[in-house]
Amino acid sequence: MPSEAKPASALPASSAAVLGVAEDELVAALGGGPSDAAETRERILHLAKDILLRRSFHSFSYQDLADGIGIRKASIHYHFPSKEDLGVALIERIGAAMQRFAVELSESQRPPEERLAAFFRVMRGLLDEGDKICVFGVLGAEFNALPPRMQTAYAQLLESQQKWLARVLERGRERGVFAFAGPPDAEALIVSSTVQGALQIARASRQPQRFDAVVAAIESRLGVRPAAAS
Amino acid sequence: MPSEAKPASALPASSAAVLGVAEDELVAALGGGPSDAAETRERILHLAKDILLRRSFHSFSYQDLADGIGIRKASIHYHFPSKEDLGVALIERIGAAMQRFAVELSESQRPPEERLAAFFRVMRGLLDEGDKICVFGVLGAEFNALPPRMQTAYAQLLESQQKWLARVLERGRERGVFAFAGPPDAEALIVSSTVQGALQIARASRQPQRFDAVVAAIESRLGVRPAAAS
DNA sequence: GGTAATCTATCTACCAATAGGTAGACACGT
DNA sequence: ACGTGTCTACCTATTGGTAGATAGATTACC
Repeated sequence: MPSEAKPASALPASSAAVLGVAEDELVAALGGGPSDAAETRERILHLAKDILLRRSFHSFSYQDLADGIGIRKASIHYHFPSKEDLGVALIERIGAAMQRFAVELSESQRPPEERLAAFFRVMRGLLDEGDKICVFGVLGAEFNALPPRMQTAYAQLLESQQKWLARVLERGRERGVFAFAGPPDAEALIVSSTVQGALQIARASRQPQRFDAVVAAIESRLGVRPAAAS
Repeated sequence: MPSEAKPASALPASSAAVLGVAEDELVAALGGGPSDAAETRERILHLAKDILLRRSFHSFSYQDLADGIGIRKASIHYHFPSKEDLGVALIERIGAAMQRFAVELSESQRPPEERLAAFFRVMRGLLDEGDKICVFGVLGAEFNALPPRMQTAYAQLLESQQKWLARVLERGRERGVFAFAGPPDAEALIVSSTVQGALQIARASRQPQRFDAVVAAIESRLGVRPAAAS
């Protein structure tokens, strides 16, 4: 029997990783003690997402996760038989976080311009939080090398994000706070493309402010009023 | 937009994998027989770039290259001792191709709007050519997992691309064919971010036309005149 | 209530395949 | 005789993954 005195390195309370949002709360809600047991699955997903957004899917192994959590590799296979399973769960989890994010904004009845701003803020947060970029950027780049079920999960998530964004833009235009010409989904595509690329460039050049500059440009193009907190 | 019958020295648009341009010619020029010897190095780089843009850096191995070329793994190590060496050479090679691309446009005295169009065409070509995306997108996503020398090589290449783009935009504005507000390098950043993200999204969603839509939007925002073939 | 069976989650100890990489022999043209 | 480029043959570490033991709960049954 090895030392069962597990130090149980507590979950890093920092990351609000979005498109990842709100999971700290989840973890926190599961009870105080960081090594509360039963939450291994959560810990795995949490760490895996962290590494994923930092380094990409093919750049981490089960061993990395095991080491990071203080558990044996086989235990991770117990929760996620194959890496593809883990990957799919990861995407789904991020999808759920996006969902929560959207619902939260919706329930608090934020106006479109605030929703968009929140979206940008969350994205920007990834950079600060530890050199991360958004899922779409990470997995989009290695898309062809992804296991099949991850590809479909990715594609689904992508579409739902596009839909959400398009909806926000559309409502904004209706209310007169955004101005753009074509159909909302075309605009959504442009906005998300730009954000995704900007994250990558900002990170690689180690100039996060480049992301801010791009966001500012998007906002000005959309004719977003300087966001006076109404 | 694609296939505009350009007279004279038409700009390479097809397999001129950019940002990768002109290497087919190179290979072809080396003589017919695939195993012409001495050009193994070229063959390796060619294939490696191909796989890189399709699947990412961590998704291919020396064995893959060996198999694809019909050579032994050790022979590849002869030309590129470590994978990092290969990666750096790959980035430099792509940089050289970018350079040639720029010089070509410059020597044939293409106007800015044509240079920009050529840039878009080359990017778009990647998608058709085999589900590729641009280097910046591929490596930008796994940036943190890249060996150190590749990171710096990447950053350098990125800056030089940004400079080129900014220059094109600036000249275009001076000539009155582009219209945008801020400094040219800010605009260049936006354009390249957008293109980079759009490539990824278009590929993952298997809707290459999405890329075209984004390009059209960029062009219209820049006030590019419908690009009447001069 | 007490015992047995079952379930859950972890562990140790493997596995075959593959990763990147090395050593040294051999062929070949100069 | 030498340099170049390729080969065979190997190495070590790591990959994703599996088998089976075990400990601690929970449930089933008498």
